[in-house]
Amino acid sequence: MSPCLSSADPSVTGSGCALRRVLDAVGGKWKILLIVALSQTDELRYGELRKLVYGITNTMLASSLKELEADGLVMRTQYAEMPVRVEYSLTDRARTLVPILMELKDWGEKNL
Amino acid sequence: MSPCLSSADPSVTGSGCALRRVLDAVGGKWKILLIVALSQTDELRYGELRKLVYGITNTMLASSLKELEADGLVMRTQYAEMPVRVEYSLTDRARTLVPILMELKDWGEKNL
DNA sequence: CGCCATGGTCAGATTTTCCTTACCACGTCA
DNA sequence: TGACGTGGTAAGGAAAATCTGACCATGGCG
Repeated sequence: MSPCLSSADPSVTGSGCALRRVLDAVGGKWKILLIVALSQTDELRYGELRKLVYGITNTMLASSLKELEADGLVMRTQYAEMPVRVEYSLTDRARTLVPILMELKDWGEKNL
Repeated sequence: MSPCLSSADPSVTGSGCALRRVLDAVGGKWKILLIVALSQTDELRYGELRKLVYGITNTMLASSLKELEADGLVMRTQYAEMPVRVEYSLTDRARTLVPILMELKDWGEKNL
């Protein structure tokens, strides 16, 4: 919908476009929380994530993880054990986002 | 809904709680874009904002501004002129958020 | 065989968000 | 008088996001 002009465009239409892409990728109720949860260790299992992120449902956990993986922010590794063990971890790209999310969290603690 | 434990709580339930508050305050499709638009000058009129933030509707502009004001992020000033002139500006509190949003934008440009 | 745990999927309902269209109040200018 | 510009509001509905509850495949264990 947005024309997405050059990133040199000073208007919010253009420079906001990168922001709109960010919001598309990590917006919504759960994705940022998932990224922060995953940032606290190397990897987490599906069930651990579900316990850690208070209130998330099965459906949202599965679909959010799938979208984060599609956007190259999360990696899924399945181990051939029984019962199946699946570990989720952040990609390097996502790890560069984490400090910014922490600033956001700090800002929220001080200002909201 | 979230119990919002102490901010020392290492789980996402607790430490994520500040993040959830941030998401409540500036989440959604338009608020971050509005803050960035407002960060580019001292103040902007209603009509200027509508032109600047590509695609926003009257309803969303008015309701987003109202909520941002209620959260202490935006200030509304009405001048006794004819026709009525209303200027919107960021509060100091919101201005401390802007650098973080810029980092988010830069991250999006490099990583999405 | 029947039950357990893990890591999900699916359909349908509900809730939240957002959009569309129309309209309003004010004073001013012609 | 009536049209105009500014800064909105209101009702209704569409669309998107999220939730609910049921269910499934796998193999191991008793």
